[in-house]
Amino acid sequence: MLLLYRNGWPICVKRRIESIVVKCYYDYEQSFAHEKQTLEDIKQTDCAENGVNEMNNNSGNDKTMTIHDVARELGVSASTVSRAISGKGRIGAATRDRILAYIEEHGFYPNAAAQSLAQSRTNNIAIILPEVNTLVDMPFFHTCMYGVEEVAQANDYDIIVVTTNGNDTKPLERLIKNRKVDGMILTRTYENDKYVKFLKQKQIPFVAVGKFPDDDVVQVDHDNVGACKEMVTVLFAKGIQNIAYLGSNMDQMVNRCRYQGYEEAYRKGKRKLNQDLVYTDLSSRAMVEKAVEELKKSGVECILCQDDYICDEVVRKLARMGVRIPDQMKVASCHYSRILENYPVTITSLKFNITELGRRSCQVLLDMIHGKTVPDKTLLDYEIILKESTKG
Amino acid sequence: MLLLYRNGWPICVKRRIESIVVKCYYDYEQSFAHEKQTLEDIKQTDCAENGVNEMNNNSGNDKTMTIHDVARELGVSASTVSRAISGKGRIGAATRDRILAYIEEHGFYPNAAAQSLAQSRTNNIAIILPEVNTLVDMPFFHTCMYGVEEVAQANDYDIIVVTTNGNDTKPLERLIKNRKVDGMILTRTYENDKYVKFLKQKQIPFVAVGKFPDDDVVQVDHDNVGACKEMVTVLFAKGIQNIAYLGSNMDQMVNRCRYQGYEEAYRKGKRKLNQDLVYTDLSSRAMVEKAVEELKKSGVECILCQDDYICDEVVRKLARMGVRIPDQMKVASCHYSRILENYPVTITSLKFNITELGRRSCQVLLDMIHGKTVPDKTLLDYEIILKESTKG
DNA sequence: CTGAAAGCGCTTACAG
DNA sequence: CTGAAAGCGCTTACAG
Repeated sequence: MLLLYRNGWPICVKRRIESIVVKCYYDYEQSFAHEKQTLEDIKQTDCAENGVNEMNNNSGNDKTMTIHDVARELGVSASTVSRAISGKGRIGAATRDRILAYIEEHGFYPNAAAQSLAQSRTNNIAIILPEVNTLVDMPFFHTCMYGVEEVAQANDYDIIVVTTNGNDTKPLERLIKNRKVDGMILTRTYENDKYVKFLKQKQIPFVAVGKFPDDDVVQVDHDNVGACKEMVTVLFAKGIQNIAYLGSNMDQMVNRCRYQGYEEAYRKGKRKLNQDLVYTDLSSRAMVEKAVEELKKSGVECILCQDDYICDEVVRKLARMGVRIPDQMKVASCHYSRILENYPVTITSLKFNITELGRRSCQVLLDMIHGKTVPDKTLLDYEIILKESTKG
Repeated sequence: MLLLYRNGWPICVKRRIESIVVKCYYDYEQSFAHEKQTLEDIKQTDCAENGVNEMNNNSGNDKTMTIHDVARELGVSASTVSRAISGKGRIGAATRDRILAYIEEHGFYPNAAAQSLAQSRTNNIAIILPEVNTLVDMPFFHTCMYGVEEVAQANDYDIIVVTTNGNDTKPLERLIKNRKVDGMILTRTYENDKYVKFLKQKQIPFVAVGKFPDDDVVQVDHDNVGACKEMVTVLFAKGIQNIAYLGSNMDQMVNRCRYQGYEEAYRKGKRKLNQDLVYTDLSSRAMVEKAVEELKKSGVECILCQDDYICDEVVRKLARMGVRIPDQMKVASCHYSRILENYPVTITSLKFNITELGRRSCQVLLDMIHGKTVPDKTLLDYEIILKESTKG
């Protein structure tokens, strides 16, 4: 630790210039009362400035430096330092650079709470996660969160994560009324979403990940309808005559969209959709298995699965039945994840970039917060990955 | 919207009593300059108080109420309101209850930034997540995060999530120096952890999830050593003569612990550990498969897998080899997750409660933040789940 | 038990 | 281009 000497006494300059604190280096018992001095004194002591620099520099536990400290060191006012940091207001280039250099060198970070209070903005956004615990759902939200975090981080925002049961609005209310966040991202919305209503009423900037029926809600989603439509169209083009659809829960918007795309492809191809080939309420493994058995008997050529959770069960069931993919049954999934990587046969699927979904959601939210106009709906791209499972 | 009338004019009381703002209800064009009035005026207007109450009550977008607003409404000082809310300092029970009731009724929440600034505490903690994208790792961190969030939430703390590459300390540094968090939870630590070093130096309260070699780091973990030791001991007790061990990465502390438990059980049982039965560097599926083949030839009775990712591959490989579990080979895993649910045969495994791990970590951190003394190491319980895969 | 006042560390009109 | 001062909305000794 570098010491600062005055009149032969070791002293340590802390915090505010008005309170020079004498520290116990040696001769602890002696009185250092005479060391009290004013700003003027210090300014006239040529060694002082260097001393202070060094102190702030190498002490891991230095008491928080403030904007005033750097102002004093540099002989400017706090206002000027503030301007240099924020880039707002007129400031001389030379002054700015000098201040910025000092700040960089000494690792000064402004107190977030003080900034918040003065500017009524927190540089925090909340991301609302549902309580999920299935291996299919978890990766989606986790990956999405990563994307959000990445963009937030890059813009000097932090994300506050709150998990909810989809019903209790208290946690959101607290966050908003406490002014802890500038905006919110809802990662799952429901038909009649309480949170959406609440946030609209509070006039808080927020975006919904996924499709939402309400038009005045800013949403970011993959083009599930278009993707499924194209997937089915491609399969038709490959000469497949009929394609069955296996889905689980039509309450969730994403599932609706996928089924809708499937339907539209049939219409577009001017083919008749046989409702016997459609299952949209498979809520258990047993039901999936039964469906697969029925479909095999019906002689359908291809099974399109709403997601890879269902696809996983379909593939396993077919294996147990001794049905070879793709020779005896073709299979495709509307969603790719690593679950699909563990089969002997590779699976044709749609591929969505979930991280990108998170990134874009965050970007849109930040734009809203900063008062830019944003598109009501942002639709992200998809890939169709054709693999062995639909070959032939 | 309830209107407040004065002299026959509709007016709307906003925010601070000093700035009565006239709103455009009707007769918009007329000048309302004469409506400007002072605090005193309002106090003498008997209808005023009710008016204000109603306004704050039913307007979704009322400008933030402050402690002064409620103080004024109740005829007390801001200090008193603060005391009622915080519960600190002496305050009359009657006054307190009156204030609390008012606050409850009008949904007043104190501004978090102002509280932060005044008290130098944020009521935020950070949870540091590694960048992972495997189906095995993701659920762990996600589930752990849920646990942390649950306890944080219950204590009126919010969690700021930051994902890191394990190397760059800038994000942590920003969070700390900006004073955005009161403490941190590291969900994955490495042998020579940069973050740990950094946090120790900064003297920030933090806890490490999982075992960490350094003794002066507060850690919360499952008793992996004890659990594996007991698992192996139980298997021995069931009459199994030799047990192979399949693991992947000895860099991670958790894997070390599990292997250590395995070893200790051998020692405790006074059995000779044949190193041919031990694989601790299986970094690919091919290597696992080769190991399984070798072990089958060696005539070993049981395979203990470091985690269910390895177990998954073992089970599949055995199936492909036509080896029946448990008749021809017994299998157990040192970690249970839903991955293990999809087999025709149920798998014996250790079961750790990851959510609880998160909860406890958070609890310990909060205790540290609040200046309580906490145990250096908190070891959580485990369950041994005996299933078909080791029967007989 | 309660209130007036100073302070937390920034920002931002305002005046020069 | 720069500084002094007021303000953001709380908390907390201090005095009564």
